[in-house]
Amino acid sequence: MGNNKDQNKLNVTDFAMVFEDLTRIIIRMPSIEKLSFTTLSVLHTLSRKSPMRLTELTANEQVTQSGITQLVTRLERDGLVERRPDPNDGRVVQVHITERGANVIDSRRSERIEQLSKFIEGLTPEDKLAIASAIPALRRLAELGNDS
Amino acid sequence: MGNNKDQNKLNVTDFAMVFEDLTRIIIRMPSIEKLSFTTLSVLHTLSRKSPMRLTELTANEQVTQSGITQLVTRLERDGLVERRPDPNDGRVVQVHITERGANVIDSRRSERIEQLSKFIEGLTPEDKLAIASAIPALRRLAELGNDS
DNA sequence: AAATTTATATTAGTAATTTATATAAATTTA
DNA sequence: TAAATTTATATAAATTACTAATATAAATTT
Repeated sequence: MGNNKDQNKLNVTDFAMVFEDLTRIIIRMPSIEKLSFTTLSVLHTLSRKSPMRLTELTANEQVTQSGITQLVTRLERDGLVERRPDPNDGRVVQVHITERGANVIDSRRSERIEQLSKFIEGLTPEDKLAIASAIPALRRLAELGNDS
Repeated sequence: MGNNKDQNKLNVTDFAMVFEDLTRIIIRMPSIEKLSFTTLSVLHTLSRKSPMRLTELTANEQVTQSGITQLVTRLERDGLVERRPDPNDGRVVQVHITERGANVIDSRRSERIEQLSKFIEGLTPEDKLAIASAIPALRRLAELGNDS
């Protein structure tokens, strides 16, 4: 159990475990902007796709609709997102990420990439190659996860 | 930028981005137990190393010492951890994860693994092999991150 | 057009978290 | 060794984030 000697088979548990560890390392990286987990999650979602309706955000995040409304209000107050009406449907609110909001995500990402780069420097060329070779497969895995 | 055609080089940005996506997919997985992010993070930390002092936990998590004290109090109330004194130092409190606490983490992990397995089924054998081949390297990367 | 559904907002209550301060044990120093 | 300092945790008060319940207003269905 948890042994990966036979590299012809992908042991999901092994993958999940190493993924967990890496996730935690990245989460623990100290960051300049002090924003809550949910706040960052919403911003991140919007950095990938903007605008989005409140309802869409509610479906994606693990908070109630009321929570999202309030969160977006806070984000708007801080100038990280903007609410705009939908010309085709008077009920909906489109949430747009602002340049400032996108910068928050980008700068955090840069920070993580810089940190990661330092760790990766410590790897052998073979290890680097192994990870590089897995990236397209990981990307497809992410796609499969998104479509589910 | 963000192009990974030359697979002999590991593009950290590409890796970070795909990692981000996978993280979010896993985080969004609906889970049975409704526990906050911080709560789960502390439990997870303890599932890897128990006992730990409050101070150690404070250093690892992104909350204040006061926050950890109160969080541990809640976890203890719910029977997920136990406080025990340190015989060698009357000031310290050792936080032990209970069987029940470990079960919370384990069952969530199983859930994630099951979900991941389904996604992975959708990959080609080549992709599976590529990911499997990268696991030892990812593990060493995690070690480098832990030692930093 | 009346009833229903959909999308968002508001209100009130609760839970989680921070800041500041307190306590108590261990260590250092004069 | 007693006093001062540091270290480890706890408590109190205030703030922030969140949920549940309800309201409002636009769109859709009957």
